[in-house]
Amino acid sequence: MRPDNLSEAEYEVLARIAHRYYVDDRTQEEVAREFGLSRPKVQRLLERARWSGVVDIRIVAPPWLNLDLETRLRAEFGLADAIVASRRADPQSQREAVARSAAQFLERRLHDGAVIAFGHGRDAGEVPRFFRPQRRLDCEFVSAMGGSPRVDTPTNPNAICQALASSSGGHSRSLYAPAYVENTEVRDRFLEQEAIADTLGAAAVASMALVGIGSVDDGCTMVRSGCLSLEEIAWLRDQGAVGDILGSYVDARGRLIASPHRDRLIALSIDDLRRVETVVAVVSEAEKPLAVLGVLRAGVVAVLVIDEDNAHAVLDLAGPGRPNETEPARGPVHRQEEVVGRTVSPA
Amino acid sequence: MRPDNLSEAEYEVLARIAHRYYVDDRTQEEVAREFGLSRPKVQRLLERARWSGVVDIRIVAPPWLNLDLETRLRAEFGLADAIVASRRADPQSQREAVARSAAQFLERRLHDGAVIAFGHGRDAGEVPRFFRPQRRLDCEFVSAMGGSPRVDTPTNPNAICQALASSSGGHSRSLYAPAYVENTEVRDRFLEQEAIADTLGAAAVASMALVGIGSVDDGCTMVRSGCLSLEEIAWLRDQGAVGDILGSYVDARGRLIASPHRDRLIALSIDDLRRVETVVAVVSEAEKPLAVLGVLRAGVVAVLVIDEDNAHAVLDLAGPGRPNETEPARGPVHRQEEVVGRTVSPA
DNA sequence: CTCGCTGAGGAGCAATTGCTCACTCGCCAC
DNA sequence: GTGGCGAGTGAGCAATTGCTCCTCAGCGAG
Repeated sequence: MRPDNLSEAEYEVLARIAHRYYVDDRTQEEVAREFGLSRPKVQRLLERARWSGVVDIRIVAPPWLNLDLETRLRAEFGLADAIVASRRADPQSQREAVARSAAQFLERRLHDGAVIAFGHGRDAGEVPRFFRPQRRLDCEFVSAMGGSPRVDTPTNPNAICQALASSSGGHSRSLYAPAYVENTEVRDRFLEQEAIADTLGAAAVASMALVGIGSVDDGCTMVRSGCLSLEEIAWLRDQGAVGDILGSYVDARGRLIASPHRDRLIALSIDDLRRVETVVAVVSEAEKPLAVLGVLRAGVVAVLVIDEDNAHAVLDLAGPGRPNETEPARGPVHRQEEVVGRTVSPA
Repeated sequence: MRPDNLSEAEYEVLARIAHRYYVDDRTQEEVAREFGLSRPKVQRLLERARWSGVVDIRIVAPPWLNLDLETRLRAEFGLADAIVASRRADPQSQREAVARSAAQFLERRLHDGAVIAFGHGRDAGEVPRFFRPQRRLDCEFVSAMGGSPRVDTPTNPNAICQALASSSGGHSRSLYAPAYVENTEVRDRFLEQEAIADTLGAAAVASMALVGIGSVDDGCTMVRSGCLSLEEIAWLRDQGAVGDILGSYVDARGRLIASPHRDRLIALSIDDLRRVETVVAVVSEAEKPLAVLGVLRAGVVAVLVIDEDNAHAVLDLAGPGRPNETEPARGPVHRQEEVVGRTVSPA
């Protein structure tokens, strides 16, 4: 995209004006006066110069960042933000890298008085280890989902909330209930308990939620933690489920799966979640891009923290069908990688 | 200048913010909200990102332009504008290239009702050939200097004015006098003539003047055209003269040479010229960088149209002594070539 | 412990910029 | 000739941006 569909004279004037504006730091008005043009005209020419590539703005980013990948994720899924952690050799340190990014995100966004709801999962479970706010934060960390039978694992929401509260000086609110109970009746009985209702109520009005994304394979968190049996997860797969968020299962197109499990679940519903301003999903397992795809398409997630490989995988799954649909490019696209990802054509 | 004196964390945040702002076209306010910062803070970080080279803005200019050279000329001599024509093999086509640039400059800047004064010289003399305004221009082209004994050359101001008037639809005003007359008395007699006084008066209130820059060697225009003798030019050289503008000779530091010739000269004085808003100097001879230097230092010229070789030569003459004096760099300098020319150091 | 210094941070304002809208001019069909 | 039609243009306004000045926290000296 350099000396293309512009005539020599056009090219020259674009380059001159762009140089004057960007390199010499004149105002558009000064440039207009110099060239005997109106200011709006200069503005249009500058736009054209950027668009045609005469002006080349590039960010010399640290190699460990994947800013373009992040931009493509945001664009593809209409996310408010996406953070891609750099690739690590083994799964555990990969998970840590993602968790560190998520923790840093929390540090940036939390302020005194904030209420944050938490889900479960190994990815979310790593976050507290890296959460080191500079100053004391008076936040409330609320469990948004029941615990799993294996109560000692640090992947339980309660444990996550407690760890975060203790390292930031805030306080936590636990949910004293299992994620799944025997049946609807029992569920309702639990929900009647003041302590449980209060906690879920607090979670429902949280300004932020940090959750994992679960897959539907036999080794997924729900199964490993004893929440669901192999038969149950197989049944969900048969129904088209590809993944879950806080125990709500969705299919590949992001539609909620109506299943009996929902009525046994003690957690924030997907509709509750929709009312939460910023839902942050943390993802770092190699086997579940489809789960991520489904959940993202459900439109609940505002911020995605993910590892590089999964990011690519999710975009590959989503991309081919509809290259550039969710959010139109808002301006001229400067970086090559972007162009590849969006099928932008001049004119 | 890439991953320098910034810490990893700083580098990352600068890159993220710059990417969000420049590539994704968010506003500073949006970015601030996303990162949990105040808008002024984002503004400072962006400035820092530009300054440190994390943001790299470059103009992909046509190879035949010398935009950086132009910027350096403007900076070194405080010019309103500088136009460098690309290098040509032989002197004649070089002269034509410069003249074309000057003509295009005129086309851009002239408007109905404008009055433009003209000097003499081979460089200025080529301008009319390339002057092809898009529409009819109702301008007045005024001779700002007497003619030379060899009246038929197209380098005479009168000829230049007539040619320009005829190709643009405007009208010209000739100066019916030689550039140099015998002595002061004769000069005064000439100046008393209404036709001559009127023309010079019109030239003095011109909004623009287009002049050449003369050198002081034995083959300079003044000598070739018979205005001055070899002895006279040698005398001027002895006085320290390096060049002239409209017959006013200056030394290498731009100071006017007080000489008897001034009192025999029929032309706009250098002080008259100082009152003209835009004095355009056209230069395209290989042998006179010192002349250009002197005249530019006199501070009369606002716009310089010059060939590449002379531009380099003039900057080389001017540069070593005081690398960066006239105009401080107004912002972060983005392009390498610029940095070379200005000795900018971070911090 | 207090004072003053220095540098970061943020409110508020002025300048710059992006954008909308109404208009003109040239072009083509009728 | 004339009547759209579309591209290009500049006026004017609203949003964004750059900047200045003031405040405040941290820190070293007295």
